[in-house]
Amino acid sequence: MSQSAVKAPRLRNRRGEGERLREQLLAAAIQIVESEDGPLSLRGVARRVGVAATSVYLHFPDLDHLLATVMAEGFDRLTAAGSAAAQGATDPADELRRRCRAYCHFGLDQPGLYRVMFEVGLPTEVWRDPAQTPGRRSFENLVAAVRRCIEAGVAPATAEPFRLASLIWAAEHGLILARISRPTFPWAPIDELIDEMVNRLMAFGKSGRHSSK
Amino acid sequence: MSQSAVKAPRLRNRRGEGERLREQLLAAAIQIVESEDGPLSLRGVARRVGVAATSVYLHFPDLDHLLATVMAEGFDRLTAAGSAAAQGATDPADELRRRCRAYCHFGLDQPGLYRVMFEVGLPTEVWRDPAQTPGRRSFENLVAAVRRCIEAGVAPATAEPFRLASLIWAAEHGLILARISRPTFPWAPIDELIDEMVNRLMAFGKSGRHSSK
DNA sequence: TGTACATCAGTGAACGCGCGTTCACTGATGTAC
DNA sequence: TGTACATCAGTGAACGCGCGTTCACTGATGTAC
Repeated sequence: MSQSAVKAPRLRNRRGEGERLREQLLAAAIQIVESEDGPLSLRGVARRVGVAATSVYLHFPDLDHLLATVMAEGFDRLTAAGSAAAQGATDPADELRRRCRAYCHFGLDQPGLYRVMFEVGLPTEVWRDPAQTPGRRSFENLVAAVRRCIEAGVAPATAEPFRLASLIWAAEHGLILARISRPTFPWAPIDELIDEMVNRLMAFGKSGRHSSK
Repeated sequence: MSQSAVKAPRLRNRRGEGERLREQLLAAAIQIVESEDGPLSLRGVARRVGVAATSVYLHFPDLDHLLATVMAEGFDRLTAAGSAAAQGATDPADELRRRCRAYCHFGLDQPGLYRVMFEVGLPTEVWRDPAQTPGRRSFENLVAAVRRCIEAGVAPATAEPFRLASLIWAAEHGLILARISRPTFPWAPIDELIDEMVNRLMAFGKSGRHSSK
């Protein structure tokens, strides 16, 4: 198990399968970002895959585009996680809480990726579809979930879904990032905290749903 | 006004006043961090002050200690901003909202500094007083403000101040960072959003205090 | 069936840059005698 | 009052490193004839 053992020197892809390197580069980039030692570098990605640094240029015009691809992949996963969590919901309030828990767990389980998705300033032109800003789809799902709560009468009808969703999103975002950057703070269990936050922001729980003890 | 004009070449401090360079280095570091182009570098700080790179070592053992000093300065300012905002408060709920608005404005007005305060991972040993983790004082002020609301009967007595303060802090943090990282999102005016968030989390506003239109 | 050739999937050396850090140093200035 | 000396407030050259990016290249493999 010595680190100096012969590293199988990676056989090059067969003709017509050059795109596989792209996937490997993307996967390596996500792993590096997730390991959180230092910023993502083109050479680091190539090193991890076992390929010459210049080979990255075969699939990405520069580092920014690689990063943009990492972010896009992250948002795809985030949206999928939200939809999966909503599956078993019993009512709109339950669905909303499930979505929020899924969102927070996504961020807390993959803090490196989450930080890249939100903290990296990227030139706008790099985004694949300018109309579809990153995470927009995920946010729209949240707005819809909030709206269903209001329409179902679970939450007061005075609130605007979009505005309320903004608050919830910001709160989730803060819960995640605060936990990441202050891991020694005496945080309450995350799921409790999320549920309480959603219940309070939505004015749920007046029905005695969550016990105060 | 040409950039190539003679730069007054900075006269060295007089004997006994060597500590002034320390202040200049700290101020320059904050400016650089605030300008948000690239990460803070020792050479960049020295360049801005107009001093040799090695001169930084006269006052800081390495870059991490300089960064830690920047963070400490940031938290001092943050705490001061909270206290100042609390001055003119008419009641506990008003004070809490004032504190929260001050917190958010601090972050939004100085995003570079705020990010350094929370997003930079720094070895723990660097912290000047290990018992006094960064921002702890500011957070305790928040807990106290929440407690006063509960004791004054403005908020339900069922809530734990510490836990509620955690939620409020996370929410503020999220509002700030979400705005910073998504400046093109159609955010509602920040003060409205903060007040609404605090009112909902604290279960204020049942008195019809904030209009829904 | 044989062979020339185009394409594919990369490689390897080299560049210039900014970085943190080291080391020995310099020149002004206050102080002891 | 004069002078030697210690201290203070820095300087400047040099190091090795990892980085993004360029350029010309290589060797295997499929395909056209």
